[in-house]
Amino acid sequence: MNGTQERAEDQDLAYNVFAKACPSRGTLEHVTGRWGGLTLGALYEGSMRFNELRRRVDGVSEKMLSQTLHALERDGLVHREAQPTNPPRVDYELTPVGREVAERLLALIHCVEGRMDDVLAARERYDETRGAL
Amino acid sequence: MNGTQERAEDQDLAYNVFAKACPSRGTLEHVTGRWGGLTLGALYEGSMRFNELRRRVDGVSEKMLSQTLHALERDGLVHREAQPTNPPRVDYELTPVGREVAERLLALIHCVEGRMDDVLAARERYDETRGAL
DNA sequence: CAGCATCCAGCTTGATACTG
DNA sequence: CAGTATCAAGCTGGATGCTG
Repeated sequence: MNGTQERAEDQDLAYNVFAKACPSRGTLEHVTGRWGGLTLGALYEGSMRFNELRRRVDGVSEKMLSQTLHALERDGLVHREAQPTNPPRVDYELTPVGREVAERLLALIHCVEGRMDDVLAARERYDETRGAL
Repeated sequence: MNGTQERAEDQDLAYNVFAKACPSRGTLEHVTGRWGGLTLGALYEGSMRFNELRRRVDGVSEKMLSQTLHALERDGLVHREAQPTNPPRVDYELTPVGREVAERLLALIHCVEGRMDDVLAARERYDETRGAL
């Protein structure tokens, strides 16, 4: 009924995640990836140091956090502020664009968290009817 | 300044994605995963059949789409309506909860798409200064 | 059309060890 | 503290072939 209608908005946009080759797909994956989302979410609470982030994002390894941070910095979502002191101190914070993205991301996260009771209930029903077959 | 303040909201919520063991983390991954997000986004445009979805979500394989759909159905975000006709016809559509989640997700997607020029510019700057070193 | 089962390459990830 | 380097293991995902 409205497929072609709504699809029209794709034409208006310069970028379209639905297209395999669109660069927005890559960035979306950095943002929504396993650690990208949590990192942005954590940083939304304020500037943080490397090991602070590591503690906040439960389960992330040093390597993955480092990698995630590099990708987000490259995309201009996170700013890295290194002080050449000893011991070194490096602070990470969201850029204005990063903040915008993080806001939407947190809205999504909170939405999911807020619906988990429904989700868990749905899962039980699903597993039940499946187990019965 | 506001770390502990804002962190307080974690206590209020029954679920918290930042905790490694929280089930919301898994659901968030279904939603934001490589194909989950695009599938929900496509379904937001309206009910679709399996192969319709496959064409819409550029690049997804049969296996991955099937897998993704199962996860989303189990989480109660997508409803599967199978008609026992021949040839078989199966329609997928968002549930009310799925629709809510998809809305937030699309807000995020459109935000990223809308900021791609900034992202791409940031990348160039990043690669330049890095390549120079 | 709408899928499931299997095989397998390769990318992702986590441990571990090391550097400045 | 803030990372980088390396390696093995495991999971992801694509190709193929088959079913109802």
